[in-house]
Amino acid sequence: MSWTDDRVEVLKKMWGEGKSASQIAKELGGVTRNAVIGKVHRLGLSNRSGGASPAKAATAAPKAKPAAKPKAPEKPKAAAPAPESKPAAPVHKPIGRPKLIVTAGQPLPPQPSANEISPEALASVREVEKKAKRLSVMELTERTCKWPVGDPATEDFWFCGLPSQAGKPYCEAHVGVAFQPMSARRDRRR
DNA sequence: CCCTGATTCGC
DNA sequence: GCGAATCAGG
Repeated sequence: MSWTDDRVEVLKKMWGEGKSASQIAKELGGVTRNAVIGKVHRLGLSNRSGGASPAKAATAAPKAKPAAKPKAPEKPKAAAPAPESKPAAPVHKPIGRPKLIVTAGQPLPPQPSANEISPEALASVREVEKKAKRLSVMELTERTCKWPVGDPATEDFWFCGLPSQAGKPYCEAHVGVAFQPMSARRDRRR
């Protein structure tokens, strides 16, 4: 496959719409997301701006020193908020309501401070339990939060089931309370 | 270990 | 110019 005029057009369009490189690649077919990204860069529209920014990134970067880490300029500020939305939530229907869940009403974003289980974390967990998908054991997959809720000895037991990022057994909120210690974790060599 | 884009470099 | 391999991050 080659970058014909109309294929480039599709690329430009979709990239402008904020589609991911893999999505574009899938749409076009015959190319990988790497190809798409490569093309995007060669076209000089790596910066997802319709043309506002000159994006004249002085890529005069010498390829002699691998030590150089100029880092991408990153998006400064997009006036157009990404309409991107993943309403993949099929809306669950509570078949059996387990008990009453009292809500404090104060979400309070996690605030790293104490190394103990912070009240914020606890609040966060309870908050999450409200939104939990309440999966049974068999409904759990590799990418669902396996945080148990309730008493296994009763019917009042289910797993969180919210999407876990990857590798981790829990969703973000539960990871937060599951792993308190450890903070140094930098660099990862292959 | 799913995904994202960014960069390099042989072709 | 192309894009796989790699890198760096979420």
